[in-house]
Amino acid sequence: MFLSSYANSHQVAKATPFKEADSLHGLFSRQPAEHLAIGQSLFFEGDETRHVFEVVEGTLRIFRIISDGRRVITGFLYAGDIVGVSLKERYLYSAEAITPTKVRRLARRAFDDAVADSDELRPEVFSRVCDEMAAVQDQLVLLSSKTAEERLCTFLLRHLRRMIAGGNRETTIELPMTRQDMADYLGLTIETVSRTITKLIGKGVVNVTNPAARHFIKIEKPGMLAQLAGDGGECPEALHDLMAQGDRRRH
Amino acid sequence: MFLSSYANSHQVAKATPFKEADSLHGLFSRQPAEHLAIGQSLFFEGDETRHVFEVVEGTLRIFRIISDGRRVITGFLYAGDIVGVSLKERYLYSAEAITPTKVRRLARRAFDDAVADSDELRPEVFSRVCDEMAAVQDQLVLLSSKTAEERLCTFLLRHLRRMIAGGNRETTIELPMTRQDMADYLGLTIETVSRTITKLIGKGVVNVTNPAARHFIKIEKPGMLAQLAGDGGECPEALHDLMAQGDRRRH
DNA sequence: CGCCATCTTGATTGATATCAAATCCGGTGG
DNA sequence: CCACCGGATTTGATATCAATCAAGATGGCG
Repeated sequence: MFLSSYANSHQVAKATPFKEADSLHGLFSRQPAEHLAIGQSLFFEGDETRHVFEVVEGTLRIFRIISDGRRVITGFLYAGDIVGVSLKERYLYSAEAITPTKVRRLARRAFDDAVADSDELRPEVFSRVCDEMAAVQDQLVLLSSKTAEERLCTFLLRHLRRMIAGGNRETTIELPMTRQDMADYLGLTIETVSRTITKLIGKGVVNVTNPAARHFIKIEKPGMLAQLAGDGGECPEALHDLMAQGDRRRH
Repeated sequence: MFLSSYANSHQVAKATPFKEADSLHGLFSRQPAEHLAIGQSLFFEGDETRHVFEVVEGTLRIFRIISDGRRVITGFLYAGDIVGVSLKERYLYSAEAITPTKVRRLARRAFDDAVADSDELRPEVFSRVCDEMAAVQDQLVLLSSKTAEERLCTFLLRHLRRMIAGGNRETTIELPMTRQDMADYLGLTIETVSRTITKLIGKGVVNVTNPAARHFIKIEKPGMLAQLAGDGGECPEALHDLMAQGDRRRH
């Protein structure tokens, strides 16, 4: 599966002078960069997992095509992410570039050996696997119980946080994916995504300043966005109420 | 997170004469068994992850309570499963016994050290983490794109497969969880779960033989169940159509 | 025997999908 | 430079599946 870099990626990204085996980023740094054009595939669902990849630049979508032809996007990959670790013999999804993308690859075997040998790498891999697992959990909660508006707000909020974690003080986020991608990721239709964004603009929560760039969204009211996302920041807040039973509401 | 044992668990379970560190099961085997009554909690979301657990007997639900009070069940734990591995400092969910349950625990630290030291344990942990990731992926697809009937059928089918994988030739599966649990796991309401099961009985796909035991469901037509589950067996079948674009349907 | 939790069934509503048609925008070629 | 084309997006009208609201039915258990 893919591994989100979170805060890590940025620190690591700056620190190229690492000894190769000291970090996952270092491990990939000597590999040649490969370029993917928009729409180009990195690998397909069902392919043998011969390589592990580091995304150097750009964004990819990872998805499965289900029997009726629909597409389910299970995640996006951003610069600093690593993909292909928590998989056995076959990829469980396809990966496709959304923007011009640069990646580095490592043979599966070489990667596994390096990680097995290094006391520095193992915790880093572990940490990323945990982050990835946590992200999938959150997505599971989103899909199983959130409304269209909550899903959109959660999605925007995650982007805003990624931005802030990356040290960027901007409140304009870039959404490199299309509305269709967002729909397939959030378990909605493209029409519902569009309508919901329109509604959020109407509420003054977000704004699309430059009409030429629907892929740039200004977050006008981050606090309200968090409210509408419908959970105390993707985390439990009023927890540990010692199992407040018998109060289970709708759904 | 929790780790499904799949086929592994059964082989391992028989082989108690292993040297302790040879298998995960062996690693736990010297720990005293602890008993949980129905409804009793093993740990709570937000607690520090001080222990890793092996489920020896029984079934647990793992879940999160979201801000509006609803409960999202993110998985179930069965005999042979291990829980608490792919987590950092805090549990991301609570775990609660659905049936009388027996578990063994290991201090987090002891577990990590044992795994770090053993060339036999590491692949086993890796394998289980991969299985878990695959399971969450499948759940994600289920929640993002399946109808109520497809969800129920998928759920029943998984139980049937677990049974078959366990060497049991029966086609009557036990569902130790309540209808509410199933609803919270499948992203439905209890009414929809109930209605959908009634409909499946009407179609002759399944049957509840003993009225006294709604928790035992006989699968009358496994083939049809798989059809209704709405995917070529939780796996892609007509894959690799070289990206049959521009045919994306509803949702 | 009768309470109580669990489950089932029925009637209605509502959010979102579906179907359909504009609108917008970048790119292309005249 | 401007008209046209096609993909992406938005907007509108309607349909539908599952949620909600509301009773019953069932079975375990004291």
